[in-house]
Amino acid sequence: MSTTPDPDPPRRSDGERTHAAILDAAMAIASVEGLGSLTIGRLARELDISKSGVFAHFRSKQRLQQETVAAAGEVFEREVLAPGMQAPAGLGRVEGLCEAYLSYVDRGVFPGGCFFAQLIAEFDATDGPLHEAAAEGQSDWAGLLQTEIETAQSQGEIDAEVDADQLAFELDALLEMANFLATLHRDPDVTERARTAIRQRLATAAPASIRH
Amino acid sequence: MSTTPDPDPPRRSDGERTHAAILDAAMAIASVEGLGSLTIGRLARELDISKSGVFAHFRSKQRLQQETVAAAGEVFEREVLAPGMQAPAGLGRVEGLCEAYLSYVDRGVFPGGCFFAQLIAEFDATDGPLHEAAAEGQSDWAGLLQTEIETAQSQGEIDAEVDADQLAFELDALLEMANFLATLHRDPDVTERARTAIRQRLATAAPASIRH
DNA sequence: CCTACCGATCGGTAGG
DNA sequence: CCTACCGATCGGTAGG
Repeated sequence: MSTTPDPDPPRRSDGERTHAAILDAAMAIASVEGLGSLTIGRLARELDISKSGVFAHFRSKQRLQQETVAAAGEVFEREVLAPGMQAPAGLGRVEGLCEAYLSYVDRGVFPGGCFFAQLIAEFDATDGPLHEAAAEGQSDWAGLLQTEIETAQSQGEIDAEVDADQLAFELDALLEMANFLATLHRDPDVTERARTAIRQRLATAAPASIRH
Repeated sequence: MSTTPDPDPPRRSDGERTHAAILDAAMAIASVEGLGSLTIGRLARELDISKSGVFAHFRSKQRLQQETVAAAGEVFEREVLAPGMQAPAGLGRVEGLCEAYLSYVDRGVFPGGCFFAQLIAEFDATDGPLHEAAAEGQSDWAGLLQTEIETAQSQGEIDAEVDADQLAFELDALLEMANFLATLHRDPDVTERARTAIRQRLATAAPASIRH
């Protein structure tokens, strides 16, 4: 009979729980209003602790922003990448990743829509670490789609003539537009429009031998 | 012999020129960093006038924001809608409007990319007049594309079976993604990727009788 | 985690 | 258009 505590979930000190609560609130604010609207004073008010109490956890606003982006990355991995990657490599995974993204939009995982779409729009035209984070996140996601498209081509599920990079761009455009318009118009049907477009676009990319 | 001054361009008082100069700077700041980063003090510094000198032109920050959006709307009309509408109604105008938008992105009319794409991303998840302005701008633009698609259908240039609303969504997704990625990656080739996708998408939508 | 503070900047006002 | 202000809030520090 060991007294080792159940390892899952791990015990968290008060400080760790507060730290996580701050980041949760920070992600919500940033997804709705942007990281620029994230202030230490506002987090303090929402969580009912002092400003310097919040500050002590990060010691600079820059680190607060960086940790918020990193925390959002973990959410994206858990809520989009993990379920999407369950599908078998190739065409199924292309479809699985698209559906996982649209489901994440539909479920309202972030109250302001996709955190990273917000990050890209906010920092696309700036310089600095947040621009780099946005560019990297976008490249990683588009690269993942492209890789799975190429696997699908090698498996004969997508025509070998298709430009994988181009197709990834087109799918990503549909996904991101669905995210923005679903949020803007508060219209859950928009993701269905993206599903229709993606289905049709992938049908067009089917190998010539089975297209008719 | 009249002494009426040349009506074009209209004479502007010093006050009117300052007002216009403030709005030009405001549009540039907002396209790069968002309307939330627009402050009266910053405009005063950039234009080397006093804070209250800037303030006197608008009398509230809200009005400054509203006038900035209105001024950007005039730029969009002049730089996108006017050239795009030169094309004949129907398919030509669908293509013309898409090309006018991509050219506007390529020319860097706003230093931070499309002002309204920025506006949508910044205020999609909020409430208030700026959210309404973003939603209205988006609906107007998508509606214009849809109307021209329907005209093209009535003229036999696009298949009657095509869902015009759906096609407008897809074209808009490609245009907006090109805007964001061209800005994010500072890569002018992205708009060419959108042109390729639009060409291919419109070819798919051609009437069944001439598709093969 | 707290109180108490700093200089800078915010939107806005008074009065010219 | 200006100077001179206002209260509120910003990020950050000192010292506990």
